[in-house]
Amino acid sequence: MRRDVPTEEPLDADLGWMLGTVFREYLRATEAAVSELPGGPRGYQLLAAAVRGQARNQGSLGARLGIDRTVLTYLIDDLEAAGLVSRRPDPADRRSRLVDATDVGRQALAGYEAAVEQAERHVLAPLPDQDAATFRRLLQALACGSADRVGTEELCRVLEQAAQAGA
Amino acid sequence: MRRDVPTEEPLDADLGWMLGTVFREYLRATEAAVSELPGGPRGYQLLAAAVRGQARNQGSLGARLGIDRTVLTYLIDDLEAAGLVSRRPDPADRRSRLVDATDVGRQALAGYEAAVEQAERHVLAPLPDQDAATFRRLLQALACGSADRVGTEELCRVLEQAAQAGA
DNA sequence: TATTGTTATACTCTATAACTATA
DNA sequence: TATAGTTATAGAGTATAACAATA
Repeated sequence: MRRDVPTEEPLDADLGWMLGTVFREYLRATEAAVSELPGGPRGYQLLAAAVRGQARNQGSLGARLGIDRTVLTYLIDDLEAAGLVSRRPDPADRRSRLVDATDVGRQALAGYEAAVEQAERHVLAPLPDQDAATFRRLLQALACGSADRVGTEELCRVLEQAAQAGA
Repeated sequence: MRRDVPTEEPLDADLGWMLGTVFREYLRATEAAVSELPGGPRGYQLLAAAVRGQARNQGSLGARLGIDRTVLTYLIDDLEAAGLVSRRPDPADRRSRLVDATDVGRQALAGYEAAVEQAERHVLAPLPDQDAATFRRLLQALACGSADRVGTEELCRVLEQAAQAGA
């Protein structure tokens, strides 16, 4: 019960503070890069999900990005108005709407990707390359583990296979 | 210029999505634990900073926690009304106010710490213990590197020394 | 009856601007 | 003149509730 020498938990291993700080830095770094995109970093992630086919209907998109469905409607409205994505009824369940990236959307994403990657490198800059790669790998496992609990299981299974194929 | 086989960057290594997903999971896991605290997870982090003496004046607190000073005023008001922290003018610069934790605040934090630690373990659960420790170490380096850019350098220097002493 | 998405409304959270007091 | 903090107000962002269409 000694409390004077915290060896296990150093002064500032507060996970919440660390995650919040790094996440804010990421937002700060990307905001400038994607400021022209409707919805900023969030719009970028939505567009990326659409281009990469990680988006099916709006419900799964909201679950993946942590966006309420009522908010998502407006965000997609804006991206659709900009000609970046399009909505169409799911033939299998016409209540649901599939969100597809347009050709314009694909080109736009390609244009932003380099800037976003540079922002990511900026965030990871404090780590040597090998540590940065390790961090990405562990973070990915955590994100997929978390997503599991919210109901995005399939996505991460797909990506596990892709990672194996890539490595 | 081949674009068809993305080996380096697997399908879902999007740093922003991973960080956001894990951070949201952290908030979800802690919100219940600290819901009685004014300001929720944010109030917890402020109280923790005060108890651990990582808080000097309100400006540095805001920088550390990523909170605007106008928002911080209300948050501290609430914590002070609950008797958890107190404000006093800095003798060295009476424009500035030092934020101290009260005895009640210390006891309250101690009471919440176990629940928050459990929430942290929940977030890190997808990783084996050794990987979780590695993740914390790398994340800490990133957070301190990020904080450097916003002007919280001293904090992280202190904690580097503490980590060396602890290890 | 339950679910997907939309709309309108209300609420919360955040930032802008103006002010006080110190330096 | 510049800075730390406070206050008031406006703005952005978010969620709640009611609705339409489909299952």
